[in-house]
Amino acid sequence: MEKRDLFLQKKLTDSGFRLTKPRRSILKTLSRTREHLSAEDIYREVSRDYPAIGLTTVYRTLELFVRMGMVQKYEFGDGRSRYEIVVDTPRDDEHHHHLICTKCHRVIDYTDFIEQEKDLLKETEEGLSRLYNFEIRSHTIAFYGLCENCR
Amino acid sequence: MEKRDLFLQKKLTDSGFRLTKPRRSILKTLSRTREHLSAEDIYREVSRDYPAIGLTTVYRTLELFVRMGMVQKYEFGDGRSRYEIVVDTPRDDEHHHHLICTKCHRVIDYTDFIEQEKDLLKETEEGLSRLYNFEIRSHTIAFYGLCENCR
DNA sequence: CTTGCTGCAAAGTGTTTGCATACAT
DNA sequence: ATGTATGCAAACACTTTGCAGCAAG
Repeated sequence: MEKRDLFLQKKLTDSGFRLTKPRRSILKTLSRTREHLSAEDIYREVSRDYPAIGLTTVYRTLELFVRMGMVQKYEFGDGRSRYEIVVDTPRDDEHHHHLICTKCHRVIDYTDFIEQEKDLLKETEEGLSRLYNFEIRSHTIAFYGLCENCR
Repeated sequence: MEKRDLFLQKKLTDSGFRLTKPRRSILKTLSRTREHLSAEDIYREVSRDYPAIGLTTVYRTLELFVRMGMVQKYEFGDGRSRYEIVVDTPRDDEHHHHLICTKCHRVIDYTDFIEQEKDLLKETEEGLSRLYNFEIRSHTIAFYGLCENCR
């Protein structure tokens, strides 16, 4: 976890970006959790060890991280964006998809069935790239429905 | 196409909702296109044959249609919601997924590879339902990347 | 030192709500 | 006639932008 932080910090500085307190803290917050944090969530969390933080900075930092490929931005349908750190090790065995409750907007990560999905997705990806002359960078699979509390 | 409209109109009245000019017109607009329309798009389109329409009504109508399962709402990541009519015939051979350009936000429907996906998805769906006690209603698969114009 | 980064305030954008009027049934 | 549906204006929630000061390198 700390190792990943250092790796990502280096990625930043290597690209000529400055390593500031807000950036470090936002990275740490994202790194520490498996949840799908909104900008507001992150703002609140970072505020604890760095009260001077501004929401604007959170947005700008997240935008930077997304551009750097360090963070993935999601829209789950409740009007605010969610952010998750990208686990981008050689063997990406933490790749996952989402299960979203349309009522309470809870989001569950699942990694089950990923193996079976992998081959199919790879094939599909290649096919689509060729067919539509598209450069595919990422994909999402999401199942929508009612979670156990809401059904 | 017209047949589908009548079917959906009946679905509305059967549920006790009134068949009004805005609703008919919005339905027609959604039905006529294969595109992913935003509320604004629909508003503009409907304005042509019904200039008195208000954006509010468009939103409220879409919300109703979504609740009725007649329309599917998507978030593709450009900040505005998109709406597509649900083709909900017994054999849902028009089911499709999306290819989204992260730069120009173009969205391409694809139906290729759907057959292969179908079995896997069905299995996954069943597995997830059981595992997480989730009642799955729908799913989306989206590939993100750069379209031929933007790459 | 220099220039990128930050925080504040203000503006922007898409969507929702309150309310009086209009209209489908 | 009755109550749902509409349209307007205003409110909202999230995100972005402009700008002067701050601090990382």
